[in-house]
Amino acid sequence: MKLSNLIGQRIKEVPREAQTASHVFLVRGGYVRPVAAGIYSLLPLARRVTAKIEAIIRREMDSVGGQEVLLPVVLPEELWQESGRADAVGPELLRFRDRNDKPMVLGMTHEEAVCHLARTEIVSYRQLPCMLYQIQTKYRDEARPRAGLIRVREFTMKDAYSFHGSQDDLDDYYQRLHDAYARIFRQLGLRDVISIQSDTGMMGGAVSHEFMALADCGEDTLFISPDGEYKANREIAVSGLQFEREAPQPLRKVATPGRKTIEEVAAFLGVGPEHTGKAVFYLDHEDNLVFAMIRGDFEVNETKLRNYLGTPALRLADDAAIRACGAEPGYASPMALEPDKLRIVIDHSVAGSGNLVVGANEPDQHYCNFNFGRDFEDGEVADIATARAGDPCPVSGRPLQEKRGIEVGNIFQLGDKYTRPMGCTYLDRNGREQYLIMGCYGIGVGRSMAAVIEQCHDRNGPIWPAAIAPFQVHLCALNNRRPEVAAAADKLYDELLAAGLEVVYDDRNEKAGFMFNDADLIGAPWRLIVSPRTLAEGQVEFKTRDGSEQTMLPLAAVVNTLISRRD
RNA sequence: CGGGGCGUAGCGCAGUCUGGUCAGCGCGACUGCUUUGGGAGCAGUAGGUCGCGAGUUCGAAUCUCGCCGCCCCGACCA
Repeated sequence: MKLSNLIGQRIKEVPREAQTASHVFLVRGGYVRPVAAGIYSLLPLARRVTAKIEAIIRREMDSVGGQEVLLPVVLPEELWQESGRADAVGPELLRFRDRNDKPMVLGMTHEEAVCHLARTEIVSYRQLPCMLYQIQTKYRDEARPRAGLIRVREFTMKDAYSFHGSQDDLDDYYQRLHDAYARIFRQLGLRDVISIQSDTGMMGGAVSHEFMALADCGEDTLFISPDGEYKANREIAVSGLQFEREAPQPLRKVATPGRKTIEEVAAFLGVGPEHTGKAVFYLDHEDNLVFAMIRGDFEVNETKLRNYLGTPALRLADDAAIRACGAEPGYASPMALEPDKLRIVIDHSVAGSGNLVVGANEPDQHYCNFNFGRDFEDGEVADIATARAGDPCPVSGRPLQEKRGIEVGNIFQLGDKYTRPMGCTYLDRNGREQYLIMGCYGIGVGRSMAAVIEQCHDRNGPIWPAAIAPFQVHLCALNNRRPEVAAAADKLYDELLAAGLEVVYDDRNEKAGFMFNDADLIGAPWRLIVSPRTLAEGQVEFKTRDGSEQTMLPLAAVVNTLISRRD
């Protein structure tokens, strides 16, 4: 490719909307262009990178027996009615009607579509296990796209679906996919990709892992034990903190005028927040009131609470809803609630601690020395606390470290969540009809590309790992108006191409600095520079993008040197 | 969905408060000449319904109202 022909202008100035490294360089380097919020066109450079990522993924999926398919982007909503997700998912599922007024959706994931296929094509245990995968466009109408390709509405995803005759078989296959994922991300050049326990969310199922590329701009917060014994998303991470109950003191009401927040109350009474209890009220998807109580130094983990309650949605209750159950906002207490009007969930931190300051359920009053079990015993005790950095690991007891990560892939054990409602059955060896056991496995292609940039860049642009670089070699002809430079560079370009190397050739009549900055933005691993200066010695300058090497090569030896380094 | 910010040429911005030579600057693009090792110089050219729509006014990029879009934080997120 001659740079004079490449579509995708490099731009010097940082677009105002770009904040993260990958976003900045993808736009500045001419890889992507925004079309609408969270919707991007991929230009040739980006497409070359994603094609390589896809090839790596494809090879690994094939190696574990995957069969590639291509399912539709546009699906009849009735398929989603069958699975029950038409009602379960919110506005992120884009719905519309076709010309015959038939309800349709844009696929945001393809469990329904693959089940539609599987229920007619997989009929016998002899066909199992079976894994189908595709690399295809997804659409999710995200409320807030952000950070370039990190979080988008339209994106390319590899999604795979496996079918099994038993949970044991799924367990085995799940581990094989877990290993395949580790190989894929290693080949992409991502460092620090770790698999962590995660919430299964709307996908359902019992077991899931997320593959996180560690990066400061990542959207997810992870807790990791320093010994690697425990790795979990904050959404589900468990704190190993042990609670101690001191001897209960008599319950005592104290005036706390105007003090509503934990900070205000704790400061007013001269105690630490760990000696207080926090009351949080939620409404679930059916507007049922939920009272969650947690120690003041913790935060309620809404994912945990949602999972515990089995509700798909929670939102904070307004004051009117709180008063409706007899509680006083800001001074709410578990005592004197009306248990038949709401569900009460007590965190272990409250159940395990004694002598807490809690609301007295009337304005400007709190109780000291609240003890769960003595002063109040209704409600369900559960883990609804958000783990904190420094809390002990629940496995090893070492202090948990907090990291940020980009979720580049995930794997789920779905069981029969989809196969049962959608009637995906097969005949087992006894001729009995059984529901297929299912797993699903996703990798975000564009997000992976962005994650690589987040991890591999300098101030001038991406430093692509060779495996996914848009080009292997960036050839610059400095001062190419001189016939000998142009001739030598043209010849070298042809020879490199003939040798099977991927070359971008800067054949423009530009200043050196201009060319070098473009080369940095394109980020090819190797740079070759032909100039009057090098040609005077019969040489070409060779330089690696990461700056680790810079040397002169005899003109005649360039091609063979690069070939031997590539292989 | 809540909070904040922003929409003026492909990109980055000034101009808006205080209505009237304010349709401007830099980069980029195009032509020519010079230059050639980290985003060169000179000369010239093209490019904008000032997000959209109403309204106020003799006059609106500028004031008012409504709408749309985009970005950031939060909520949400298989």
